[in-house]
Amino acid sequence: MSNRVGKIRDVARETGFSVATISRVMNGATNVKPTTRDKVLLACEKMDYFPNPAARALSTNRSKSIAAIIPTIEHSVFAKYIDAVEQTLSKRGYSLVLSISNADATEELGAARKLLGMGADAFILSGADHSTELLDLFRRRHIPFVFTSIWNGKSPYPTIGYDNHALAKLAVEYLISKGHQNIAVVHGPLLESDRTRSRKEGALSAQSSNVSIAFFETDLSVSGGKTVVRSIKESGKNFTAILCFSDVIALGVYFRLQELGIAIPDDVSVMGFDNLDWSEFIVPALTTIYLPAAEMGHSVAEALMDHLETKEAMVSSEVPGHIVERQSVANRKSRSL
Amino acid sequence: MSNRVGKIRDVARETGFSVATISRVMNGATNVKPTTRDKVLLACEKMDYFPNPAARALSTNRSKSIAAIIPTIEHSVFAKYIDAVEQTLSKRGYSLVLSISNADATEELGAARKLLGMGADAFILSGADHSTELLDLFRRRHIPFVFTSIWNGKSPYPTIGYDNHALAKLAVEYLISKGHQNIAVVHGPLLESDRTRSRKEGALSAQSSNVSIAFFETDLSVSGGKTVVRSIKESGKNFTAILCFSDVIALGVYFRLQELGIAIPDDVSVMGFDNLDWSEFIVPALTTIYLPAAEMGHSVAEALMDHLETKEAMVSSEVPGHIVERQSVANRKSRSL
DNA sequence: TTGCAGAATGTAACCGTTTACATTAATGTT
DNA sequence: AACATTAATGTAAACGGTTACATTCTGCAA
Repeated sequence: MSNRVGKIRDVARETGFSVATISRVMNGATNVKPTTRDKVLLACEKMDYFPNPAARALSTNRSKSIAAIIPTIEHSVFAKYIDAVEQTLSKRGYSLVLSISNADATEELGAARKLLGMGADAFILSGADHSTELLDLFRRRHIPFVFTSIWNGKSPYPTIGYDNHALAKLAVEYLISKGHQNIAVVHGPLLESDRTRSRKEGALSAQSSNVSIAFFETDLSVSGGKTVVRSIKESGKNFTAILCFSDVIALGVYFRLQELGIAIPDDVSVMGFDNLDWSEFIVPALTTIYLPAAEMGHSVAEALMDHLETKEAMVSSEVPGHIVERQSVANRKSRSL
Repeated sequence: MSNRVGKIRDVARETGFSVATISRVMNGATNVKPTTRDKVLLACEKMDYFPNPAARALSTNRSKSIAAIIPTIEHSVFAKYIDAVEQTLSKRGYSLVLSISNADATEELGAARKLLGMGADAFILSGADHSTELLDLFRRRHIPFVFTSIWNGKSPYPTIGYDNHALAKLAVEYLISKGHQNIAVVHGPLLESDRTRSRKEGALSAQSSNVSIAFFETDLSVSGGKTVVRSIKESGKNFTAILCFSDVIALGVYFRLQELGIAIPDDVSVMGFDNLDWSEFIVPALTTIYLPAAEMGHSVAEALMDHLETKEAMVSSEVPGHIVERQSVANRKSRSL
């Protein structure tokens, strides 16, 4: 096979030490004489040697790689979160193996099988919708995993995420506190995402006798936001506020309202969800819900690495989000759409 | 070690065949009696067996994983491209190991070392700026790699990407053809990105005696686009068109012009670069350069897998981009800013 | 100087596959 | 029926590390 690159035995021969000593040096064992360590390191440098990862993995039963499966990478929230995961893993020498499920539990299962067959030490899953087969697989093989992007305080599985239900409720309550009693809520495809469903329920739970909430489903995209405005108008209800369960949708709504000459927030208030980078720069600046994507990625990575290294039970945790108040929501007096 | 999960020997014992036969079945060898194959497969299913990836990798000297190092994941173009890479790799059973270099050649080198120590079979690099040490490393260890996101027709290394120079030139020529003779070009940090530098040179190469081009550097973000407008105005030149080397910057420019009551394209034309999802929905729809991020990701992945499997030399290729003409560029008669 | 504890190093079994080569079974030919 | 082919399967040597356990050095106290 690859007989061109130096192996541990070559370094051993070169330095006159045994393979065990070389191995100790490579793994930072403490019981090695400093001069020995230096000689070995020097030889490694010179011979351009480093341990064969497969051999090492076979021996230790560890690959130092962690798999993340996300529904899509084309949404900033996931990108941010994956970015944080990678940077955190990297700092401790772990690698990120990434797979994209397109929000399909079957695809996810396939991806997990592939990643398992690739040697991932642990898994990071998004949301709560997963094939039971997948969970079985993890259980049977004792593969550590965490759920992210959700939090409901009562999952039997390790979970690190934000509470979609509570945050959506918070958003609606905020609008109500601003005097809005007729609210349109725009969300992405319910079928694809348990997080969206959870947000919808959260919004619903904030409803009281004197406020009415109507839901509109659309694509999770700027285009989706743009087109949904028509449905909202055609519904005939006089909404004073539009709550979008994604800043991206809100952006589309902005564009369409701009085309129609409807002013935000004077004519109608708009609220988003995510707090994407640009939401404070859009005109008017978007009031939205901050989702702690980066913190979540960081926590999840640390938690998993800690667990792998200490074998202590994984602890679940909620990563808090909050309202970011800006200029797109008017105080009660907004006229109707 | 992990003595809980079935090994190939267990399957051999269970079925009465030898480990070689089990291995053959697992690898889809053709010279296995169909009934044997079925029995083995059944046993694997029952025992929940699949080959240990590390052992397999050690034996075959292949991990079926490909590493990609990108400068950032928080830019849609990279996200799109990575998405395509992953989906393409997945289809053929390969995994994507992702690392983020933050556009820093040293970080990139570190990441590559880590990924090499993780067993990646091949590497995908972005752009042309890399530490020579990294390239040396690849050469010494005979690691296949490709450069992406660039194309200049004369790289000595395998490259699959688009020609930033030519596309920027195309953009400027387009503006000139629309009658613009005074063009502001806004770009992200030059130091961080050879692609940006290449675009700048491309723009410059389109300059002729009767057109003047001025360059403005800003952050590669909506915020950057928003703030750069001030510099453009303060320059005192009467630009009739603003060419942004990123749609994201163009979005910021839109927002700021909107605040200032400057109409696009009547008062000033704006052109982007990337053709992000929302650029056709923004008002007015953004004229921009289409970058074939997804095609590039697909090509790169296929090329690398083909190379790994056939050992034939990698072939470089240009993935073409083009202008997307929409409503943000006026035909010559635009007034000055 | 001897003895001994602790530090440093060495020996070799093991991790779970793949695969070249050897062997046996099945099929076809004359 | 004997033999030649080809198909199917088995045997055992890699692959390149890690690590439990054994052994050899040290330095220091007695």
